[in-house]
Amino acid sequence: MSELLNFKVFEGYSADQLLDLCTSGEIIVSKHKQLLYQMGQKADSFGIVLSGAYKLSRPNPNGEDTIVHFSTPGDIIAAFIMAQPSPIYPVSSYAMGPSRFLKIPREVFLQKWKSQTDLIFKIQGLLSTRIGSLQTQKTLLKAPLSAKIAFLLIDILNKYEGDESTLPLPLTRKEIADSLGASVESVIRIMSDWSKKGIIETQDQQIKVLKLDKIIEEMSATSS
Amino acid sequence: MSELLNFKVFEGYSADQLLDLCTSGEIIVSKHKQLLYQMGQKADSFGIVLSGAYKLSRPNPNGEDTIVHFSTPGDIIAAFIMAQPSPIYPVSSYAMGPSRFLKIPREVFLQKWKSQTDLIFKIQGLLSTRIGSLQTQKTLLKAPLSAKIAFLLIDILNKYEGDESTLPLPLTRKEIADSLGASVESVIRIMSDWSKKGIIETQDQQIKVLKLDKIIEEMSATSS
DNA sequence: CGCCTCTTTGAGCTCAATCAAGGTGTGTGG
DNA sequence: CCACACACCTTGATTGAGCTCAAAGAGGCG
Repeated sequence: MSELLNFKVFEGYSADQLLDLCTSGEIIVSKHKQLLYQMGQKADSFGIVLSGAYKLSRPNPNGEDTIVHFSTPGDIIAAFIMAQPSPIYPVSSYAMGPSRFLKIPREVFLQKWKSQTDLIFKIQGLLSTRIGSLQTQKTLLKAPLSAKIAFLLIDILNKYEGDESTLPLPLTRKEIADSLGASVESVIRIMSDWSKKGIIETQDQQIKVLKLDKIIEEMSATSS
Repeated sequence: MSELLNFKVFEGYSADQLLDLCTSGEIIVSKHKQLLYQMGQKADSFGIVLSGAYKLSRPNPNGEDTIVHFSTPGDIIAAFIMAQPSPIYPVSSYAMGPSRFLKIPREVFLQKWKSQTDLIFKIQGLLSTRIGSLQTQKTLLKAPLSAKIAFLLIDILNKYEGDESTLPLPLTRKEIADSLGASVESVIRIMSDWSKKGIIETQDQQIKVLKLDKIIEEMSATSS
């Protein structure tokens, strides 16, 4: 459980303090595609992604799911709605590959977390990052699809602490499409092209970026 | 100054307490299009929109500005970055029509606001609304442009306390386009159509929604 | 071994972008 | 006070990026 100490949110906390914060905490082990939280349900717990990843999604007008966020280890899910009078999960969360999640009851938040000013601001920092990312995506609305894919890959890579070039989560083309509001086919066409050019490599839904500079170029380039 | 008491964020606060929170506060009167905060600059103050409106924008890869948020009275600008070590404004803010803004130094936030747990969570509530709105916009990515415009108008109307049907801010077609990542011409085509059908009415950049139900229909309708 | 998910490729079509041109109102400097 | 620039709105014609539809191969799993 001391793996928590590594996460930025808990910087400056001792093991004892953490233990107290995680009172009644329970480790949830999820299988690929398993539902963690259902949108619309009463939110009586929140928690932290320990390993693997979860995707947060909401249905669009066609009934398909749009992915609004990828939560990787260290990310806190649903904490910022805990302070509301009777919170409801605003999105659904599904595991991407085998994942683990430390689930903490809402009462613990209200009793122990709420008063930790520093912690609250750390969480607010995460939120702020998320808004930033959503805003950047908005500025890319008029950019070609290739730029959007490029940004998404880099955004996920950046979140990952180490500077590995392999994305830390299994990501299907469909998920990329659902996250960008594009069609699977279009995503495939662009990424196949990149594969041929040796810019990326895919094995078993593990995407590896070989030439980061080329991808960045892709974001601004007008040409093919 | 007691106009602050009406805003939801300050629910439950007495006039005296507010006066203390707003120590060293200064009322900024902005003219149309005037810059309030410049993206990238050191953030040494934050504040509350008193009247009028401000648009928050960021440049897109083409150098044009994309509007990421419309701030109406009661909205708090830049508060959630105040707790960061050396904050930088993440977006630029421009007045939309004559507006007033209560500007408060960062030190006051650190000294007086930060410790007011309730207040912090009220602000987090605003943030959370903003994320929700950005996420909804993301789910509309694949929807036709008319649905996006319809949602934008309704979103702005909803924020407005009273159930007036006139948008509380001067909104040009260009601004709508910049907010949705669309072209001005396309926005005009759709809105002209609505005007002809008597669904909306525009006078001097004041948009009035006459048939709310028709607009909502527009969001789901497949037909014209 | 049939079913399901994921990936791939091709063909055709459509929505909205772009380009072009013109109209109106407002502020501004000569 | 006029003319000129500028911001905003409008309409039409053309074009293209990306969507839809269709068909098929490749694992993986019960």
